[in-house]
Amino acid sequence: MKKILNELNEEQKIAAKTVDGPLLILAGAGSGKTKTITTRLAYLLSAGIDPANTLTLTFTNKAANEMRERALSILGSNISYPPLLCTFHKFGLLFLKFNIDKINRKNNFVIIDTNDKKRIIKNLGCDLPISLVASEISRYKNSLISPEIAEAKSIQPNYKIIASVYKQYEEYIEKNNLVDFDDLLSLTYKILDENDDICKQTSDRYHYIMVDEYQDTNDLQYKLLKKLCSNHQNICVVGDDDQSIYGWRGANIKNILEFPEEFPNAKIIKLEKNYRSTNQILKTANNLIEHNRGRLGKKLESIKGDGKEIDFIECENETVEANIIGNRIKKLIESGVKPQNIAILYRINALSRSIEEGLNRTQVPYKMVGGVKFYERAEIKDIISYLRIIANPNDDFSFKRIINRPKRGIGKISINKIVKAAYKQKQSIFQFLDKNINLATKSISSKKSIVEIKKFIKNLKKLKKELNTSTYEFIDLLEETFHLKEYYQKLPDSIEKIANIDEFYGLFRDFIIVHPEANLDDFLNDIALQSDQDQIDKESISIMSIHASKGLEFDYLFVIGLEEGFFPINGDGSDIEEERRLGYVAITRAKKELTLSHSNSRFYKGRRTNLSKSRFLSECGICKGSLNLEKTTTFKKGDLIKHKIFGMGRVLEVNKIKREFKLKINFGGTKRDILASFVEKI
DNA sequence: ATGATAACAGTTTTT
DNA sequence: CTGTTATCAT
Repeated sequence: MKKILNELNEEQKIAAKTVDGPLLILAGAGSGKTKTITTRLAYLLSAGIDPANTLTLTFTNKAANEMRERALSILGSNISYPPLLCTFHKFGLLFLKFNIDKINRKNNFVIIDTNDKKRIIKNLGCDLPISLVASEISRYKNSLISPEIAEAKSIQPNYKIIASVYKQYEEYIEKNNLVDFDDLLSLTYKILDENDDICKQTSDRYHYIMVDEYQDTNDLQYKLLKKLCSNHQNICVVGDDDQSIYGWRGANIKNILEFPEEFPNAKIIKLEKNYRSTNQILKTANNLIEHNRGRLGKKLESIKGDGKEIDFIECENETVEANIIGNRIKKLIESGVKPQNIAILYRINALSRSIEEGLNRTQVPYKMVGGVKFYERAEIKDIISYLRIIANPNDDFSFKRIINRPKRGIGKISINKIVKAAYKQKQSIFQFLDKNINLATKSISSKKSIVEIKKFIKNLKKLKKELNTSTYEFIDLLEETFHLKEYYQKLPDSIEKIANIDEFYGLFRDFIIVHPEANLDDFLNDIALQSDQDQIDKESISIMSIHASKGLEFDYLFVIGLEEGFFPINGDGSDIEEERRLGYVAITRAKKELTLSHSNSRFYKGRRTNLSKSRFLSECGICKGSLNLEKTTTFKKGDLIKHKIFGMGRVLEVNKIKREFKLKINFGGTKRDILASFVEKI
């Protein structure tokens, strides 16, 4: 048992050995967090705790898989039962599969993703921006606010509308037995809250709970955890308040800041020894984060020595910036540095373009991490919809997606007619088209389309039958029957789409091989919560957003776009302390060398904008006195002004150039750029 | 029903 | 400038 803890330092050891009661492990960046909690899990099990009594929750499948692997490798093969180690959402899914009947719903529900959700909201007919409505509904659900309460609470007319859309949305997804990502948690909470017996039983079952990335939990996840540990208080949370970067998505940094108050007698252990970066890098990170007020306080110290000084590049524009960085990286690679140890980070994805162009010019191979998710691609979702329909023909939601894919001559109007007619008969679309095809033909305009639909229904039934007989060849049969690849062949970007489809077919076959006795439902459930785990390519450097870089590390790191307005972003809905934490996350990804870059101007949203240096540069001690925040101007867009030569005009734009402000002014139709000091307000 | 053009909006996105 | 969506001919 002692052996298990051998590789840990003193603090880590104490953390791993503290088994009972609430425990907060404040794990700074690069402090061996994963090692500590996987060892702790291994220690628990080796101390005789039944693996069935443990629950370890993470945010990503990637983290869950990595931790499982590491914990099991410490233990070797001598465990009786695999410990439950999964994402919050997967836990919700498992719980609902057993318990959703308590709220009178069937457990063959289908999980929808954010795009599905938006499509439903759109079809409900609502003039407000869809993403606003979707995120507000999400907010309500995560605050356990029902549509009725939302309606009652709303004062503004727009919020009345949102509340009513929320109500219709809930009715729709219940009717279609759908479950969105938020429901996986909110319905789980609801059942635990309304059924004391189930709550007690569940809490008893999971007697030792661990939570990774605790700083990213939201209010609902906090409440859920409270329920889960209500019978024992054996909750160990691991996180770093300085790395809380998902506040805009509902994560509540208070959960970690106030853990000691919320869980009385909590033990707190700080892991401040950093095994990743040089002291120069950590000093920079510490300098920056010390400007934040809302934090528990922590100072990282390197075991690696001082290292190289931070490099700062100031560029005229983004093209120069990209060329300089491209050339530097090229030299690094030529000197023997492996491309997978180099990365470029940016605050907003829009900055990737100029960098990509620069890397192409300087012939540096790169891979963009993040971007469009594999399972969110239209072609993949179409095939998943086919599989869902075959698994459950009454899944109207999926049916609507593929009824005209490939094109069968069924447009929006026909679909609406069919849906209404089916609804009248109290049947699913599939049942309606199958059993009442004569009635259905009234909804479809052309003869050709009717023939197509008949064929479609026949084929779906054929495949459903086939499902019971053979599984492995099933995917080939799907392709032979519906010719999906043929359809995508004709569409733009066909090569990429076909490659994706082939990859998906491969994943299906792999799943069948790994789980020979699993059925189609198991596969669909498995992939519903899966996002692709971007592999870091050995042959290429990585470029990605700072958010996408969390948890990763690189020997040579470049952070670009250190400009006010770009990083930090300032304006509506931006939080300067969270921006600073993003800076902290970015800097602490670097192991050996860190380069920060600034561009004096950028081409963005179709126009060139002049930019001043990010305040973060001066805050972390890179670039002293770079900030002129005191220096402001009273001119604003729309002001009437007078110029000695050009006369009266109206301000169109205010731009900051070094220490002056340049105004774009409309003088009776002629636009001119003029320094602010040459005009007077009137 | 479908494909072409106009109008519009553009921070980050673990499930 | 780009990618997405609404609208309008065909």
